Formats: sequence, C-alpha cells, structure tokens
Amino acid sequence: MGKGRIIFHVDMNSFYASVEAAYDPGLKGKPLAIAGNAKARRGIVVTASYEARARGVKPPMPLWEALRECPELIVREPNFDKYRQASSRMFQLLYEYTPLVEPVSIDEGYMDVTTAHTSQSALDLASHIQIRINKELNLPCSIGVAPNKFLAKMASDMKKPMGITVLRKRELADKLWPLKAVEMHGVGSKTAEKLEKLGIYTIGDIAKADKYMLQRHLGVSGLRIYEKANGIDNRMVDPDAVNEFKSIGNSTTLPEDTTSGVHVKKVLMNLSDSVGRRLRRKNVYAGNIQLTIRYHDRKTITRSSKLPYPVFTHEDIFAAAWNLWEEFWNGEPIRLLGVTGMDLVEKGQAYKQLDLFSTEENEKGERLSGIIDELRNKFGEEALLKGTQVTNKDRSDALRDKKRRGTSLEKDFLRDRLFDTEEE
DNA sequence: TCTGGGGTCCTAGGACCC
DNA sequence: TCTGGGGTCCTAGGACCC
Repeated sequence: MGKGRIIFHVDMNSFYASVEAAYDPGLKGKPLAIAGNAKARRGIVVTASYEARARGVKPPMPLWEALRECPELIVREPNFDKYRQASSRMFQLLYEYTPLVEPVSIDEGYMDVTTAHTSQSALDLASHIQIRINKELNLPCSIGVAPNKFLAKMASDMKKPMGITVLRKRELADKLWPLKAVEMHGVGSKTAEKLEKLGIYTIGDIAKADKYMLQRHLGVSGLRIYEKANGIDNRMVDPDAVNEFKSIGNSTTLPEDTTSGVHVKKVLMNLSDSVGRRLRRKNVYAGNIQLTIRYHDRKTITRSSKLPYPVFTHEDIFAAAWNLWEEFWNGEPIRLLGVTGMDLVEKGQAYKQLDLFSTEENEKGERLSGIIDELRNKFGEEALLKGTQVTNKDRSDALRDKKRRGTSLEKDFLRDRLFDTEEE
C-alpha cells in the first residue's frame, strides 16, 4: 500500500465519427465512415461508427471495399480543425483533475491520478470523468484503470464504447493472458508471426516464455514485451512528452501516378511550404531534410541529407528535397511524395546564445535575429554555437523554463500540438 | 477496385577517427 | 609480409502506433 500508482488511459471511441455526430445529430445511430481522399478513390476508412463496424466496415479499409460491404454507408471527409477543437476541450477537462496528463494522440491520453482522488475511489473518479465528457462534449470514451500505463492501455481496450475497466496485477492471468499476442500494444503482425514460429500465441505465452530467448529473437523489444506481459511497466506519465518533436513532415498521394518533373516540382514546393510553415510556427529549424518517394507499385524509399546548417524557409527545404529527387528518382511513375524536416533544433536556443552579448535582453531580439541568420548563412550553425559559451546561469534558466512549462500544461499543449494548423 | 497521413523507435552497415 | 578495436556520425529501412 502507498507505493502503487493509479493510472488512467482515456480513449475516445470512434473519435472522428463521434465528433461529426456531435455536430450533426442526424448522423447518430447511422453507419458513418470518415475517409480521406473520398473523391479520388484512393481513400481509406480512418474511423467508422459502431453502426458501420457492425456492418463490416473496419478501419483501415479501402473506401471502395467499405462501400461494397455497406452500400448505405455515409461517408464524410475528415475535418481536422473540428477534431483538434474537440480534443483540446477534452484534455482541458482532464487537466481540471491533475496536471499529470500525457496526451498520446488527438484522441487518447494517460493521467496519473495517484494523488488526485482523495475524496473518492479511483473508479468513481473515472466514472465521473467519463460522464462529464459525454454530457459536456457529447462524446463517448472508454477508460482503463490500472497501476501502470501499459495495463491501463490494455484495460481501456477491453470494453467499448463507454466502458470502464479496472485491471489489477492479480487479474492478469484471467483478463490479460488469454488475449492473442497481436492484441498487445507493441506487438504487430510481423512480430506476432515470429512469435508463432516460436510456439507463442497468447500474451500468457509471452509472460511464461524464456526472457533471453525472446531477447535473442526480437532484440530489446523482446525484453520489453516480456516485462509488459508480466504486468511490469515503470514508464512515468510525462506531461512534457507532447512538446518534444523529433520530426515534422507532410506527404500526399497523388490523384494519379505521374512521371512529370513539372508536376513533381509543384507538389514538392507545396509540401516544402507547408513543412516550413509548421517549423516556423513551432520555432524550430530542421538540420536534415528527408524525401519520401512511393512508386506506382507501392515500393517506398526515403532519402535524406544532413544540411550544412539548419533551415526553416520553404526555399531551403525545397532546394534540399529537389536535390534528393534529382539524385535518386529511378524514372518510374510516382504514387506518393513526402517531405520531412528532421534533426530539429530550437530556434530559441540560438537566440539564447546571442543574448549573452546583449545587455537589454529583449529589445535587441529582433535585430539580433536578423544578424544570427546572416551569421548562419556565412558560417553555419556549428560555428555559431562554438562561438559562444553556456554559463551556469543559462543552465539554471533553461531548467526553470522547463519546470515552468510543466505547470502551464494546457497552454503549451493547445498551442504546440492541437492547434497545429496551417496558418502562421 | 486495391490499401492515407501523421509520427516514434530500433537496427544495421559504412565512413571516419584515434 | 598486413594489421585491432572502440566510438561516433550518417543513412536507409522496417516495425509499429493512432
């Protein structure tokens, strides 16, 4: 007693379809599918209402197949602004209970409520949250209640829609172990196939397998699934994780396959522009640009190059992408193109360095930002960073910033993640 | 009639340096 | 005559998730 954590996993049910139905009550109770690219025939079903699922529509199914299964299917294109808005309201509601909320994606997140349920039981708290989300936002969700993230995640999957499932350590053998290995978070079809060849079919089989045998065949993920199958998962709920971006990219499947250089150029310029806007809005530079090419036969390659200095203008991004295209395209028809910025570095870091030379910190910021871009162009980022020194004061400032961020979770989250729209 | 778009993490090989 | 081993960086692919 006293040492265990209480973790919730809140999982919105058929999120996109539910949001559409909340806006348009006429959709309630009808088979509804949200599908991208609905007109171009190349779309897939992203989300299906439970009525649609009952008629055999299961994401991610090609749209034509869904319509064959269920001719009366109502199809809507996704409206991400709407979903982001609903999502932010949902998370704001969660933050009312604890700052220890870790959004995982637009429609799910973890909460650490170990110290947030003083007056009521954890189960009552989960029920309370679920009812509020349903009443105030008109959206259904399922909640898993468990001593760690993995078990909470598995629990929220066990009863849908509008379920609440408690999964205790002592219930593993009954509730978790009978499930097929592929049901486990982290085990996909490829890993499940490998496991079957080892005579492992259920999560219980994983739990009872030889740990080092799993490691030999699956590397570190073998160790990981062994621990999880035995109910062990020490990962913390990290409210800051959502702000730590590793890459920002956009891709698009073309209406028709193409070999036209002019066409490709136009598409890459659009993608570069959109990636550039997103980088600038998040105040980061990309040190590496990656081009993704999917050929007519769906064979997909990625080619990337580390840049001499980090970039964030659409011209620089496009130039890098175009170089890769000219170097690596094999001449065959293209189905999809993608541009991604990687090795992201915070723009603020560079400004911070320059602030060392500045007496009035903020006044000169604008002018300095122009200078720093010039210096970067001339000498590259590395020279720039080497030219300055980090003091202890900087370190403590950075630490304080990070701590402060952790206490204004809502704002950071809303700005950085949910309102990730195309406008500047 | 074929299968989107946004990501993260892990692995592995080669280049290069000491 | 031909030669070790460690460490880091860069790149590409693949598995997985929502």
